Parts: sequence; C-alpha cells; structure tokens
Amino acid sequence: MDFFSEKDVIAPCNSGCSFCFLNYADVLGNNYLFKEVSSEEIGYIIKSVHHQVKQFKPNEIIAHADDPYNSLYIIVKGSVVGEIVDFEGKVLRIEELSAPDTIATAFIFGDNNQLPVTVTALEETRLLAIPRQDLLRLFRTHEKVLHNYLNIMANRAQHLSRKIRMLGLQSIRGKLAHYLLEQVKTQRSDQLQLKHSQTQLAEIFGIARPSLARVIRELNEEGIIDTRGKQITIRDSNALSQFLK
Amino acid sequence: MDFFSEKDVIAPCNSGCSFCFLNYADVLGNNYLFKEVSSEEIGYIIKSVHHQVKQFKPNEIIAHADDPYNSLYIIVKGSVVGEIVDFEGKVLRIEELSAPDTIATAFIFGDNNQLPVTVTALEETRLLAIPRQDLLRLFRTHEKVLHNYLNIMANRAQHLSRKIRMLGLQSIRGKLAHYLLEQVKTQRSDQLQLKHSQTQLAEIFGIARPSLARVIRELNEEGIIDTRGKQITIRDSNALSQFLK
DNA sequence: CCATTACTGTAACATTTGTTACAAACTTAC
DNA sequence: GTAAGTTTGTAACAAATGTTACAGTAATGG
Repeated sequence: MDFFSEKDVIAPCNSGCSFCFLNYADVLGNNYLFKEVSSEEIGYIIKSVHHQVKQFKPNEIIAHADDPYNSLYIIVKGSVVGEIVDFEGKVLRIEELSAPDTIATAFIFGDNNQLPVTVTALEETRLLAIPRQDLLRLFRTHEKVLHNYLNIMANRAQHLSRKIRMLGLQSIRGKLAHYLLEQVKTQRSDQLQLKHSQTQLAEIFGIARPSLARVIRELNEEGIIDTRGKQITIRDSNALSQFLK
Repeated sequence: MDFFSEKDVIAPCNSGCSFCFLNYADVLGNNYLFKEVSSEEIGYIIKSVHHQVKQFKPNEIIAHADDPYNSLYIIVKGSVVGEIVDFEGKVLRIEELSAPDTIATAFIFGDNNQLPVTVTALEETRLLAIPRQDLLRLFRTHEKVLHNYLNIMANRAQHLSRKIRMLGLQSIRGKLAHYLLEQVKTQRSDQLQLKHSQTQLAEIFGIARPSLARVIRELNEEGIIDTRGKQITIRDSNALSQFLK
C-alpha cells in the first residue's frame, strides 16, 4: 500500500463506510479538487472510491524522495513540507502544503511514479488517500473533478516554473527581490509581514543563512527596504526590480 | 487567436477539412498524446476538433513569456527551445522540444494561463494547434488520450523537479556532475558524446561560460574526466557523485 | 519566571564564481 | 581554400557567496 505501513492506517474504509467523508466533508469542500462540487456530491464521491485516512506526528517523515507514488493524498488536517535533502543534511525547501491541499498531484501519473522530494509533517497531520485507479474512474464520472485536477496540475507546474526562475536568478539580491515583490503582490501592501524566518528563507533560496543576513543588511543600508523583525517595509520597489535579471 | 497573428496561419481548418491530419498523421502517431491510438482513430480525432497548422522560421520567436496560452501546440515538424530571458539578454535554457512533442502542456490549464518561458524555433518548424475546449471534449470521448495527457503533464512536472534539483546544487561542479551522470545513464556508457556545446551547457546551468570551462579543466587535471572535444570519458564516477551534495 | 532553544547580527577569512579580454582552434559558407 | 563566424582555452582581476564562530536577542515551554 504505497509508502505507508498498515499501522499508520486509522480507518481502512470500503465503499460502504462513511467515516471519512463525514468527518472531512467540510475540509474536502474547500479542496480545489472538489471546487464547485456540492457537499452532498462529495459524500457520494468519497463513498464510491477506495479511501483511507492516515495520521502523522510533527516532524514525522511521510514519504521519502524516490518512494513510489500510487495514490492521491489530500491533506485533511495539518500541514507538510516537501524538501530535497542531500547526504550531509543540507536542505532545499521546495514547497509547503496545508489542509486542504493535495500532495504531489502530478506524480501519480507519468512514466516514473517517484516522488522528487521528501515529504515531512510539520504538525499533527491526517491524509486521505485515493488510489490511482479510483481517481481515474472518478474523472470519468465527474467531469468537473477532472477539470479541477487538470487545473491543480497546471498550477503546480506554474509554481515549479516560478521556482526555477527564482533559482535561476543568480544573485541573492535577485532571489530576495523576487520573493519580496511576490509578497507585495499577494499581501497587496508595501508593509510585509513575513511568514518565514531568515533561516527558512535561506533554505528556500538554497543559500547560506549569514549570506542572506548580509544582503538584508545591505539593502537596509541602501534604503531599499526597512526591516523591523519579521516586518518589512519596501521603500524602493524599483530598485528591487532592477535585481531581477 | 492566442499569441499568433492570422498571417502565421497556413491552413485554417474546420471539421470538414482533412488537410492537416493527412499530412501529419504519421507524426501524430508518434506523439505521446496519441500513444496506443490507431492512425485511423487519430484521423477521426483531428477531424473532430478545431485545428490549425502554423509555421515558423529558424530563430523566430513562437511565443513570449507571459503570453496567454489557450491552445495545445503539437510540434509536427522541427524543434523549439524554451528559455527564460532577462532584460539584459542573459538566458536560462529550460528545455528543448522537437517533433512530435507537445509544447507547455501544463499551461493551457490552471488559474493563470501564462507561459513561463519564451519559446523560439530552432529550425523550420510547424505546429498543430488544438483549442482548449476541443481538447477537453476529446478527453471526454477518448479516455486513452486523457490518460496520455495526464502522463505528459506528469512527466513535465518530473522534468521541472529534476531541473530544480540541479539548480539547487550550489556548485558548478555539482551541476556538471549531475548532468554528466544523467548522460551516463541515458547513453549507457562512460564514453559520452555530448549533445551540447560548453556555451549551451553554461546556459542550461545558468552560469558563466568561462567558469564552466575552468571547472572542466580542473576535473581533467584531477583525472576525474577526460575531454576530447565533445567526447568525454568518465574516469571516476564516484568522485563525480561526491559533488552531488 | 527561568531555562532552554531557536533565531539574528556580525566579523574575518576562504572559496567560488563572474567579468573581461584575447588568442587559438574549429566550422561553415562561399 | 579562404574568410567569417563560432567555440574553446586561458589569464588576471573583481565581486559574490560560503564558512565558522560567537554574542546578543527573541520565543517557548515548563
């Protein structure tokens, strides 16, 4: 059963069981996969496919890179992080996901169903698993779900592309500028409340922490940004844009 | 009509037209999208959807980054390259595609149908376009095509993930080692015939060309590799693996 | 409230990579 | 076969980033 041992299974369900969807119908209603699908319909759907709920403790590894991947996993509670870990324990953080996101949507299909990242639970986390075959059947019976799934895969691909663009910006200034300008867009304000610590940012950018600190100090000295703890004010976004090259 | 002006259209086709599929049925037969679909069936399929063939000259830009993207494009002749280009003309090469590949499969869907890369024709190139709506209809009528499409998207996502892993390897030695070991695997030999010039490799890695040349010379001096033009012999693949960290 | 842990700021120094420039070698077109 | 264009090798130097270490600060859990 994929990369889970049976002990992790809270409640193995068959098509007659209603445990899971009853507990999680509200969460699933917010899942992109079931966007514009009624709660009632979601209930029917979950009943009609094989599914399991599995539970993980904080910092527990959910799946290792290169594990085979044959079911769709929907986070119904908690949050996880996907990262590439090298031999010496150095980390490149790829993405964070939390309920009601789906995990590694793209990797159930393709010629090589292997995870490219190691997935770790950040907190107490529960996953709902649906096997590939059942998912395909679902696509046949619920076209809306198929369209949603295509959109999810597409959004992931966009995310990966943005990530590549960011990593391709050779300088730390470039990476930081990219990140900050993205935040300005999503938070709709020049006064940013950062969600990540410097240490985490350094992991996201794949650089050394003191190097990031140095650049942040320089940008402060140059009057481009103004940091006060995790509160950052963008003073000169044009200057930031200049670094995106 | 997407990012093409009408002048580029060779032969606008309606569902009664058989021009395109007649000319390209053999190519399409090799396309992953129509894997395990008979030529006859492919003919029916192309006749049943809106489609156009468009032509590009070598080095002609097919689509700019951030262009909207509303049709699937199948390369029926020639090859293209997708790259991120910054203000100053510096380049990060993302991927190369040639007939019968499909272009940016994932970006027709999602909340933001924008291309992440600029696509340029490498040679005399012809594309077959199928609008999103017709593609979705096709998924409904031909389940095999849907499954193929999901696999294509998944393979793309795998490719992007590998790219991220490669870019995340901080050192040039790491990137080069990653590339060489991948080549050893695909060419099934320690004697590699490189498909890319140093200049191209530098673009793929997102680094400066002389820096790459220096590392190649160093690895030669250290007896790890042995380069003779585009012919490279891997002498110590263990040493190479050590750089993948 | 204290102890513990994690996070931040900073400095000196080592290492890597980029930049620029130029010459040699190789390709290609004519 | 020659000229023009491209790719490669190399060097000196500049700039960016990593490493290590340590002290100060904030956050957290009992």
